[in-house]
Amino acid sequence: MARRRRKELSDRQIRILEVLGTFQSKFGYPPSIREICDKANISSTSVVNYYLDQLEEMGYIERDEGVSRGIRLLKPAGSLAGQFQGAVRSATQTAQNVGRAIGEMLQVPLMGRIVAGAPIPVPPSDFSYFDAESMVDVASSLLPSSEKGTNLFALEVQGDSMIDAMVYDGDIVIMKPANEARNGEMVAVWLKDRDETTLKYFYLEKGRVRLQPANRTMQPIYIDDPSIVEIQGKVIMVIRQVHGMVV
Amino acid sequence: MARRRRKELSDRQIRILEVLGTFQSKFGYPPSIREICDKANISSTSVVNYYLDQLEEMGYIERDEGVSRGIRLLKPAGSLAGQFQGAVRSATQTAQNVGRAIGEMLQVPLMGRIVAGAPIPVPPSDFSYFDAESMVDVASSLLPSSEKGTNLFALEVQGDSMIDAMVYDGDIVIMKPANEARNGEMVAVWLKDRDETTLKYFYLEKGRVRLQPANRTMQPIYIDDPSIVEIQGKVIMVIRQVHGMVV
DNA sequence: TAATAACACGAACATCCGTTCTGTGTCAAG
DNA sequence: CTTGACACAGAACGGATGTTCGTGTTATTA
Repeated sequence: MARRRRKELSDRQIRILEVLGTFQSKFGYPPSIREICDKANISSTSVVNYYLDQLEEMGYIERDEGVSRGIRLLKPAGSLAGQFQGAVRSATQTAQNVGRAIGEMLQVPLMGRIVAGAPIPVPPSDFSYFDAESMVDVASSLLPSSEKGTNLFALEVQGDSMIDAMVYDGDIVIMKPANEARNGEMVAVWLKDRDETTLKYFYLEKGRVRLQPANRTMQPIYIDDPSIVEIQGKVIMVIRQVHGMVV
Repeated sequence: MARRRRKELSDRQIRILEVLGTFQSKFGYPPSIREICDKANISSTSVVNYYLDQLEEMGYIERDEGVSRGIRLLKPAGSLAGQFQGAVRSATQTAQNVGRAIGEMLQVPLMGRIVAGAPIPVPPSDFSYFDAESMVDVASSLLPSSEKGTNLFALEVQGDSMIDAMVYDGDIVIMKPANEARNGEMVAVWLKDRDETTLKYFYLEKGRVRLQPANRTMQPIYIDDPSIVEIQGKVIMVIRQVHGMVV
């Protein structure tokens, strides 16, 4: 279990942690020791090195020996930004309590939109993610571990046509390329006879396909000919950024 | 003859961009030029430098002259976005993310569950993070910049009672503590007369409160006495992890 | 075919940067 | 007072790193 730690952080330790976070978010790379000197008003590199060793010992940061700017901030960033002692104290406790490295993040390419009237844009196998319009950052801790390796992609939902899948206009769906599905998985399917894309839970039952809306109050679709149902991908996650709604 | 074809990235340019992304997410800081040499199978530092200059010219990256590892990976869509496909513009806007500080993540405490029959557990002001059941990692690039500093918290939705807010059993809602709301914001409210928690879009109209379901097919609730409506927080984001559904 | 631009390589160089060593001052315990 | 742990400063060393230069190669163009 987590051991209780008596010691609190000194002013300079806190200052250095702040500098690490600020610098990283400002420049995109960690500061050098001499740059920490400047920002933290410390006149000697050895002193900064001295405290960096302490902070690593305490688990706040991780250092790569001999590597310039080889510092990783392990605690959640931004949380101890400029408040007073109390705020810093609780942030301190947080970091100690958490005590683990910040999780990895997956960058998922946003391939386009998903609409009812067209098949979804699926990345080709030789896809280089730099062709994507944009990237969506997803914490890999929120993904099933089995899906992390695969080439996920993201789509923005347009219109209310996916409403019976509990997916709304503006939502972002994280998808995994797939041509077939197991029963109970949510898939994006292209219904050839209707020229229509939809999100449904998939079931194959005695040669017949049942497409079940996530909204249980709605009725399923039954399709006798499975070849009409073209699976385009499995839905892994739905993200909705809620902003003001003008009605 | 059309000598000017569409700008495409060479193999080595793509490879270098991939290395930049991979290395950054793996080590937390950008690679040195020599490290790019290794990862991209290029034998000379000058070649890497040559391509880095090109990539900066094209707007894919940003370099800080003379500083080690002074490379920022920018988003690829930015520079060429104006030319084609206005169709995907809205998608780009919705999920627009960063450039700098790739890999920043917010750890949001999961405070408990939100159910219809009880007020939501809001973290007290002196909240120490010890009471949290666990943490939810959220990519800060997905959050509105105005909300990043505040003390967000997360709740897991239990039951289908929030279904008219397009929020489903098992969803995770990211919330911001609030006692009041502006028109059009989605809030968690405690209705005193009904002993009920619900998620709705909030409107105050001539002394009367209108609570609008996100699902536009459903009717709003009108409440003449605003004191009955107790706002408990604003909804910032909804995350749904889709897994197999057993029906 | 010749000329030119784009691509590639390796070496050399001046900084940048992490690390280490020495020294100074403070403060509390013995 | 002595001792030792601690905080801090400055300097110096060596490796890491960005930059530049000269040259060779390949592809494109006139």
